[in-house]
Amino acid sequence: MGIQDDLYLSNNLLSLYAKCFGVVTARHLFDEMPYRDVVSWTAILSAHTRNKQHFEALELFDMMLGSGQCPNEFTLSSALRSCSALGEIECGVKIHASVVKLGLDLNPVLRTNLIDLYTKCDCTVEAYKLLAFVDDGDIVSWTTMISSLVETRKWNEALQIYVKMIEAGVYPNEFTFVKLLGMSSYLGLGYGKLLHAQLIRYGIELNVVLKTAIVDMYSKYRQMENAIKVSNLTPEYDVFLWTTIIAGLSQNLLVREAVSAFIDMELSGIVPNNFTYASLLNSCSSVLSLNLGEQFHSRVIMVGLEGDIYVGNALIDMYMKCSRVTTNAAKIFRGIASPNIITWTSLIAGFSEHGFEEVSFQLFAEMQAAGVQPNSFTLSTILGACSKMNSISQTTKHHAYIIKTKADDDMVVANALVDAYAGGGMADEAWRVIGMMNHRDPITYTSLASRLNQRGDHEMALQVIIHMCDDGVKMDEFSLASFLSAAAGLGTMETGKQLHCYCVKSGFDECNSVSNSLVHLYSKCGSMQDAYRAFKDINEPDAVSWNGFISGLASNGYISYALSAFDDMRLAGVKPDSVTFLTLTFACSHGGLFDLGLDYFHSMEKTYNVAPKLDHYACLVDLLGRAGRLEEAMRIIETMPFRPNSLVYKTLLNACKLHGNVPLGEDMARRCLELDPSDPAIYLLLANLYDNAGLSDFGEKTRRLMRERGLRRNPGKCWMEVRNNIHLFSTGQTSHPIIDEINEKLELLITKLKNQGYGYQESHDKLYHSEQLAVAFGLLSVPTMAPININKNSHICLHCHDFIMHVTQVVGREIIVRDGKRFHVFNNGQCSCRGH
DNA sequence: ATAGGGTTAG
Repeated sequence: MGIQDDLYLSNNLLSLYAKCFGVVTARHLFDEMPYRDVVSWTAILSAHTRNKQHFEALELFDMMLGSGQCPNEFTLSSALRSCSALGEIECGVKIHASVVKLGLDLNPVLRTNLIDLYTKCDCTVEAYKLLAFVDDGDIVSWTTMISSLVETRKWNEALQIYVKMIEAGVYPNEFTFVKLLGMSSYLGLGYGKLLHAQLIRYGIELNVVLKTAIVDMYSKYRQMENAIKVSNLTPEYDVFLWTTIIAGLSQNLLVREAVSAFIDMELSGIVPNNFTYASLLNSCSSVLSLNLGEQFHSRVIMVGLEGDIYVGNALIDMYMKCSRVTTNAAKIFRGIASPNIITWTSLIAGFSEHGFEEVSFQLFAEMQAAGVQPNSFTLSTILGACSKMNSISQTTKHHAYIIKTKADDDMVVANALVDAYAGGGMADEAWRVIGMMNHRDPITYTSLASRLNQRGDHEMALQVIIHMCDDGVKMDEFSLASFLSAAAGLGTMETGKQLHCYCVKSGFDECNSVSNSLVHLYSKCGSMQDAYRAFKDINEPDAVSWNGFISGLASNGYISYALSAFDDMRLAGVKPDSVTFLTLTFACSHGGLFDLGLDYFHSMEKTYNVAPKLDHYACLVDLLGRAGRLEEAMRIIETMPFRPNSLVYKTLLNACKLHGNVPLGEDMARRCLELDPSDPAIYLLLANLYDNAGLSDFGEKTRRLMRERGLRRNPGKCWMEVRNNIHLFSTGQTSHPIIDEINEKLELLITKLKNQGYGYQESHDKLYHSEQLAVAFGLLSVPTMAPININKNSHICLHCHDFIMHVTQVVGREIIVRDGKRFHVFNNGQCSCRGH
């Protein structure tokens, strides 16, 4: 046999090895070949490119040139594809030069490769030159360029090229539309429908790939009926199309339909694959159905996909979200041979969600030790854990890492950082991060405002509005909910009404998050008429809406209305949740309906399958305590399935004070102080207990002890709003005789209101409804202590960019101001306040 | 040897 025959045989063997035994085996053969020609080099090089080993492919290309072998068009094509994948523009340009030198520049395949290379490397102009050089209207080149632009997320440029293509008289085909449709999810439903209409007009036939792209587009816009309609247009179905349909149904929370599509798929003889099972598991976690998730898990085991990375990741997510324990997910994790970044992130997020933040931090370190680098998902998850723990030291530690790796360029990461700092009480640091960010979005400001709300700093939360407006960031339904909640926290009716106007004009009043906040706002301001009106305007009240309304009624003293609202809620078919029962128990406890409250408590698990948490037990203890059933309350504390916290003991201590049980009260105070020795409220409750029992010596002694330990009573504060000014009263200050007098009345009123079950927030000192106070005092001429203004730059009115001053009421789409004038808000958000 | 569809983590 001659050398030529030998080479021919070896080259064929090389291709066979690459195809059947993988690139490594083929490489061994290649390395041992005594003679190599251009076909041998090309075979091994293209095998590396196909296997995405682009770096090795380019190394081989260099070796080939070094050996003096001249490449052909096949070699150059593979090398160019590897350059494009690596973003190796310099190497690519050299290859382009060889293409021209070898006279191959008219080869359509190489031209397509070059267009792809230049487009992906941000050299759109070069790519376009190559494209425009051809005047015979090569649709493949045009489509390649559009495809590369879409893959590099340059949506607008892709659209522009599409328009130029049409102008050049080139007709798009099914390939072009598949890529364009992939982009429609970023351009909006309008564009998606436009593309659908265009492809019909161009007379393009629906193949299964194109059908899948259209189905996916409609699914992303929650148009599952259209998606199904399109998929039924032709009988051709494959595993891609079925998976797209199932994923669409899952993402739209149509779990029943997703499962039934899965059954149809199997009946039609198409075998589900790892992607299909990942989608199905995802729908189990989105509706928190452990039962369904376990069924799919067993199917996954049966078909041998348990170790698959996509399925495994989806299983971890499902078990973390649906199961009460972390063990199932941890077991799946151990079964995954090489966990990727998504695997680790799901695991870390799960542990954090289950309250094991420390474990999250450990796993974060383990992940890096295993050689997996965190991405923006991981970092925002880990910052979420910092934020949950309110741990400044952990936040700072991870912030340092983020700065080092320049990960704070990602807005999601920076937003998580803002959230973690604000959650840990470091508002200054949060503002500093905000100042360093290139761009900010509504989430940046919303998380800051809601964290400030959580910490009780509602004034600063409202100030966020001004910064947000100055920054040109529009308020959305979530930020509005936070700002309304700040206004509610302050009980400032006027600011709340301004925000209500903005909600109506921006159309966000249709969102449940906003309307729920409005109900909360008006309840907190003591105006149940307004709260009721806001509640009635909600199209489909969810459990949160009902909870807010019921809680508003209860905390304003309308106990029986609250309980009948609960009946309405059940009749409306809305399932009560854990907050509902907290509210009901609270209502009964404060309304003196002790037996009824016990009934609700017992029914929650039995009838409604809602497990009581520690807060529910605290409420139960309060209820029994107020009823004077102190022993029973004590037994609950001892037998409940949670370790009692200081609040539970304090609740019973308060009951002991009401019923004059000194020994039990002393016991409770002792247990409280073990858990929370720096809480002045414990001393004061105990002192009052002594006073009420006629043991004022002990009362004095307790107060003295408190002072000796460096503790002061938290000053009671309340606000009232008079003519757009906020007046602040504090029980701790004695700067002015009028204030002293008011404070005296305030103390009396506080006691009276509290005993009647009126709104009282332990955590935010003392906050009362301004309207009730105004009525009680008959005061409108109080010196202004601390006015809190959202100033006129807050751009509340969309039309005239100014406040509508002195709003008295918002009814539907009508805004009523103090002099009785009404402004109508039109659907486009403009209102009839021209010239205002 | 040139252009196309589905999935999992915040």
